[in-house]
Amino acid sequence: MARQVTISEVAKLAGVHASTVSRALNPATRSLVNEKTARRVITAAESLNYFPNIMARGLRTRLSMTIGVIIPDLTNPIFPSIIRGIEGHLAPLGYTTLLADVDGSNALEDSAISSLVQRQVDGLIIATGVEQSSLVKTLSESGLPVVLVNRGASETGYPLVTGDDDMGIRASVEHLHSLGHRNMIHIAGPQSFSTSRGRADAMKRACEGNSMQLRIVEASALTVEQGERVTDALLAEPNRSFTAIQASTDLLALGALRAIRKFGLRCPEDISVSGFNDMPFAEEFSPGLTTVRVPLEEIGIESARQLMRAIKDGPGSPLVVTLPVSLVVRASTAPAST
Amino acid sequence: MARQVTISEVAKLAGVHASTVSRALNPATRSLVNEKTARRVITAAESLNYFPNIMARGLRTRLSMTIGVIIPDLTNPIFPSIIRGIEGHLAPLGYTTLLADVDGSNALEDSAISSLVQRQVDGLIIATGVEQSSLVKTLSESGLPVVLVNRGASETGYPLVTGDDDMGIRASVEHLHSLGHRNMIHIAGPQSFSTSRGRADAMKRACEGNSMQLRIVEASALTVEQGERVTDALLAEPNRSFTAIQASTDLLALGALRAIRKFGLRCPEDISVSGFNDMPFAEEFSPGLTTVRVPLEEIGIESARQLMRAIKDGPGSPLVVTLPVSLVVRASTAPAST
DNA sequence: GTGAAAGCGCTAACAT
DNA sequence: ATGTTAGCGCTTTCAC
Repeated sequence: MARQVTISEVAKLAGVHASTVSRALNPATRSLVNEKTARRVITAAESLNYFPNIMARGLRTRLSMTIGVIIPDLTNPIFPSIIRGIEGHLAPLGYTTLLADVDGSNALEDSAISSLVQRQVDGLIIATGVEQSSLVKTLSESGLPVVLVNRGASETGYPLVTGDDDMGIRASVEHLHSLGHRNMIHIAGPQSFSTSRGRADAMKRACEGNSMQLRIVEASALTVEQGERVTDALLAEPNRSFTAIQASTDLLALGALRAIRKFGLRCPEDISVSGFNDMPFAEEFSPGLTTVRVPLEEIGIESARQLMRAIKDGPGSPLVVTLPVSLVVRASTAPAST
Repeated sequence: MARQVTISEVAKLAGVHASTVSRALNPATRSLVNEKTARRVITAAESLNYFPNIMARGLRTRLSMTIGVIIPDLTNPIFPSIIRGIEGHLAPLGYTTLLADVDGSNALEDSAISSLVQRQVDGLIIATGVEQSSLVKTLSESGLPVVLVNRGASETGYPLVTGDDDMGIRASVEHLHSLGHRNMIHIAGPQSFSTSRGRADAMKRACEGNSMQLRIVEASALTVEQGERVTDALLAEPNRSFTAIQASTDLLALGALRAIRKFGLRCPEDISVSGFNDMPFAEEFSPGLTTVRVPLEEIGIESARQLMRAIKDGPGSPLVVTLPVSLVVRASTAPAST
């Protein structure tokens, strides 16, 4: 750590006591000190290139002005947008975010949580869908404000911010229905994720409502590879009867696209494919992916807002904030081949 | 901040003095304390769910075990991979990364740097190509270890980790040459980025060496939109003579692809396009993008490694670490149309 | 091998 | 309006 200019050096230069420097430099207490003195202090601080030591301050104020963000996988393109929303909302408030990418591992998640807690974060935004982590219990006992994003662990008692999966799935299924599709596949994500479960359930309801045939297959991870794998299996079966695929995420849809191409079939002529999330560049794929646009950055912003509220007002009721989504029709869906 | 179990509560429960707890819990000093006592302390700590307060410790040790990472834009898909490399290397060493996304703004970058410095980061990895930020001068005076990634600001005296742009451009140009292309466009990025300049220079050299005609156009930002805009302008000109485009980044190449499509031309039949970086999903685009694969995660790892070295050994010579890259040929390049 | 005491840089009571 | 004092939780001499 670099040699640090301390508050007392500034005090000496300005010819005042350290506490006066502290007051002069803190906007909230600036009014307590004589304006001329304040100006002198500020000049001194600038000339010395003084940066207050936030750790020392935090030790005193019991506020770190830091919040922790835990995500399962930074390379999943939905998370950067969410993070951007969080940072964009928090930075102007003076908060800095400590980011932990836990790479989908439970063990890493535990160590990330404890590392963040040790660093005295003032709150935590968790996007991993923690369900059974033992630390979470500890966490909730500790009273540290937590907001869940995107994936909600059941019964944690924390606020959850998420897109409206039900609405998105319904819009997509209706779109497919209007194109004449009557028999479809849902590629679900791992059922340990609440999002995957929610979307699969929404599929069942939507297909019943539209009297469409539905078959659900489950991918073991939310990756292109797993989407490809399950679609491979589907296409290898004799007598294919489905004409459309609704994937639980764009990544899975992308895998389906790959498999379809590999089998010498065409999308959308032979099979329509629809995704979920509208990840960046979904439009550039081949073909451009019809998908449900989830307001990722908004979700980030809203979760930051919820966290600020929880920090200020203490734990409220564990409300669920659901943001509206919209269908984006592109080239991967077309009338059902008859 | 949550009510915190302190070291003295652990000490009381274990029936020892706080300093003994400190020694017992720190692996480096554990040997100083009686094994049985240590065990008792550890049990007590666990039962109380004790987490050491890293800020308090840092105040004493002058080590925050935190490093700051400044990137220009999280939603640019090359950065998550780099960050992942950094975190992957640092987390096992006990370091946590404080991430600041400065959204391409110089003002934000300054405030991010000062926010990180205030938080006593032990070092900084900067991927924004800081050139004239006044804070950087201050920074280098302060002696805080810094490593530059990807984009090197000229003459900063900091180590730089980057991919081998020259090698990548050469490989791509030679590939295009062997396909019969003799007249090409380089879509350069903003010339304020050293990477953009370096790749443009490499283009000049490579084209001279292969006696290819080259024209360089400059995009005002590294985005799909700007790539599309400059390509639009190119295609609107009468008597197009080029048959291939080498973009400075994949995002720019993607924009070119869009423009080509919009003008009713085909890639690669009419125009070949090659990118740079091999961003995630470059393979899924339409057509799959020929590009230069840059070992992004490796770059992150190496920059973390360099930073650790600088933290341990003090500033070394400001070496430049250049990692090899490779050409990935996909569907966007084909023989020149005659 | 363990305890006592001091102090990291800061802010918040309290005093003046 | 400013100075004094104490203490946040921890580690680190220095004693014993």
